[in-house]
Amino acid sequence: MQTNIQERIWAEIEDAAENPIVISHEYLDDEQLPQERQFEVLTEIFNTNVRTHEIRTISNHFSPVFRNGHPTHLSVIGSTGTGKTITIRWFLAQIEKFCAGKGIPFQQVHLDLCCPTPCFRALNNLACLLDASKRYRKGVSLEEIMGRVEAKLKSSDGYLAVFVDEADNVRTDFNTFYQFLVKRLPKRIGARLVLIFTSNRLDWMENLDPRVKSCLKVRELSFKSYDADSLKRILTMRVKKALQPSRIEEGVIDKIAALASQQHGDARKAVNLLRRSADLAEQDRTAITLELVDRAYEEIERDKYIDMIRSSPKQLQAALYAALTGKPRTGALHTGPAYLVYERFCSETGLRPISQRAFSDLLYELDMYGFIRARTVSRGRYGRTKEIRTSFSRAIMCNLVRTIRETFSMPPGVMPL
DNA sequence: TGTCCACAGGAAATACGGGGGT
DNA sequence: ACCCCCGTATTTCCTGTGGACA
Repeated sequence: MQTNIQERIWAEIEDAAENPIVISHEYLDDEQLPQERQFEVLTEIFNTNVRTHEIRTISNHFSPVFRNGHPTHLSVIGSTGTGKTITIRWFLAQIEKFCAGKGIPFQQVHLDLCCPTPCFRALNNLACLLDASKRYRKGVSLEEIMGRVEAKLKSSDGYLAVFVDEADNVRTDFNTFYQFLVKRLPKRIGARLVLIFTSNRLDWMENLDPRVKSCLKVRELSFKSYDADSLKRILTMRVKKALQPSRIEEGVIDKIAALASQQHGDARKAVNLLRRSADLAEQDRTAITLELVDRAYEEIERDKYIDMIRSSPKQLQAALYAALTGKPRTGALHTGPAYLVYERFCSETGLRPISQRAFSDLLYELDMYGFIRARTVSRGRYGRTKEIRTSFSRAIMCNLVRTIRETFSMPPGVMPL
């Protein structure tokens, strides 16, 4: 009996090893792919007429570098997954190479503000990238950091390209940061400064202090979402590199491209869907079929919320727990009763409860992330409050509740109706 | 028509933690 | 050891408010 099982396992492993669908995983996940490989893939994709217009615009923009001129700054707008970041990085790498060939000093740094960052940290990161300062968490004045950056670059020459990725993510002192970058820094360093911003908000510069804004001469370039056709080329490229082409049913690429372009035109999500489908196919020992794409799509949707809540702060998890398990007496759940549930949850788990005011903000945050819909309504003499509703299926809701109970190491418990 | 509910949500105050300089 | 600086989270205090109800 035992050998029987062992043999079967071994046979499974051999079978899976002999007939893999995925030949190289890293081409389905850019995180695993070293930068050079990423650039190679990108070069190939650009060669199939994807983003031709954008590349041409950026090239034009930077052409003054080779005529001893000074390009203005560049602001790139486009939603997530349109390839802003990788395209700019690719392009700057190319320019760097050309400049090296022609003996033009060209330095570039990539300041990635992928999550909301206070002015201080953004400046500190910049200083670190320029090797002008060590990393501080707190405790140093802004002036000090600015001074170090300036001192470092005082005697630089040629060009300095500062790529501020997700430029609208500077949270506090938004203006201080950009005043430094736009007005102050160019005057105090040797090299000619070229700023490149990306953002997914069209109006991100509207919040700028008018004095800074008037100083900031930018060319705007927008990256439109990928259409199904471009996505298809991108996917075809990935398939060629990563998968066994004979194991893909006809129409799969079309379907993934169609699904992704309908949604947001996000290439990352399209590739992710491809990978998920391939994983399912390997599990089932089948080819990648249209049905599997559907299944993978559903799984991604389901896991999205679980992953999100798992990586959220405890207080937010507790608030979601209250919002999901609080029983409305009639209609929707309101802030007050939800807060009572939250308080009970806190006393059960030993979490320090926060005030109702702060709790209300958490509900708002949950709404932003799409976990709940919290609408403020007036109920006449019964006061103003938020109406909390969820749109999850029961299965996802149970999953979420279980996940939260797990992170607080509570027994699984019974899901209230 | 006025009252009053049960909060919303803004602003300021406070607490806290981390870090530098002396 | 002490004080100062900085950022973040939270509390405290406050004014505002849409509409059911008398």
